[in-house]
Amino acid sequence: MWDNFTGLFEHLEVPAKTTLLEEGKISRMMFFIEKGCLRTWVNNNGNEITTQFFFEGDKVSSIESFRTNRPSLYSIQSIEPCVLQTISQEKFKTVWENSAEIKSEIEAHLFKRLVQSQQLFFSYLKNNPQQRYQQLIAKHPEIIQRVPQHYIASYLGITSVSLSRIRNRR
Amino acid sequence: MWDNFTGLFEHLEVPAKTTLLEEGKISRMMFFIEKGCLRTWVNNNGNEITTQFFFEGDKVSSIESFRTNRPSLYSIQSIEPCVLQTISQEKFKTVWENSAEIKSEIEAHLFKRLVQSQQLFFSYLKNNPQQRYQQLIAKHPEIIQRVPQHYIASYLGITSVSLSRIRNRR
DNA sequence: TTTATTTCTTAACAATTGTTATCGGCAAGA
DNA sequence: TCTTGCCGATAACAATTGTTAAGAAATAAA
Repeated sequence: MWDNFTGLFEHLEVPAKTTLLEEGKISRMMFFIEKGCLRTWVNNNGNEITTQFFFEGDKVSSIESFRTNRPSLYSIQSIEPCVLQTISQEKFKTVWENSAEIKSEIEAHLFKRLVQSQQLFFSYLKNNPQQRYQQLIAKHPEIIQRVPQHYIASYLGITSVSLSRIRNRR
Repeated sequence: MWDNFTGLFEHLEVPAKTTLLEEGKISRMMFFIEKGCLRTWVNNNGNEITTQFFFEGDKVSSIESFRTNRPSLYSIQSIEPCVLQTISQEKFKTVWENSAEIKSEIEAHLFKRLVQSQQLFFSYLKNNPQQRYQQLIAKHPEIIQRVPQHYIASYLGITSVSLSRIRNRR
């Protein structure tokens, strides 16, 4: 579906720990991950809290900021060295206006994220950190494998010390 | 904007603690609150966890279920006796198809809920229950005023005992 | 008004998590 | 190679929250 627009993309390679979008700035780029992994995180009094992980095949952007030109609520950063395809806001607009198919794909994507966001939220209300960690192992073992533990801890809403305790509990 | 469609609505009065939609069932109705308040909640091993509160002027439905005909992730229940306007899925479709204005209003509403859901989620990662309670007082004092405390406790992700302690701490 | 139901508070104890600090292992870079 | 920085484990103690239970207070129903 995106095949007609490959010319609009630019190739980008970045090392680990590269900031692709800074919290508070406006998102001008959307990223498609070919190789590597990214995370989004928010600043809490100088404390980094990771909110999401992305891997090969994922599209990543601060969608709210990208769409509305408002400051992003979070930063986007590479965890590993990455190979990305990028598209600018401007060129994306071309795609948006020339493909009803993609437009509705994006709408559906937005809707899906709303539901996911809600389910993630519910899992926070329903489960304690230990249960959330076990669910993460069950549903996304690739995260446990690839991502440094302290990122996972903040993603679970706990400290890395507490996560280490949970892992060695029994 | 909705004025042309008032004929499609039905008047409904319900006492307190009336279930308007049950978790797991498909949402066929959308509600507009004229008077009273509602809550949404999820079941967790027989434990009710409140996820949202709604007041006069709010539109309420399990939007995901209403749109996709999939089982609702949560129940909708009245907290106080309520006066509601209801519209069926079918009649809503008429509105949807005959008003581009409303269609885009709903899209915007969906987008807004995505962002809100995200912010609520971030506040869970960033703050402890005590901080969340204080923010709730600051941002939504009407909830504290009108809603029984144990609903608020589960909304904050804690037990009512713990909320009582937080309130009387100092 | 009296009774029943719901709501909130308090207490005691267990379990979990946060905080701070130290240490060892490992990998990237000089 | 050596150094530096990053990462995870552990310990000790403080603070918070969960659990269970009992009782007071407020509200609704009879």
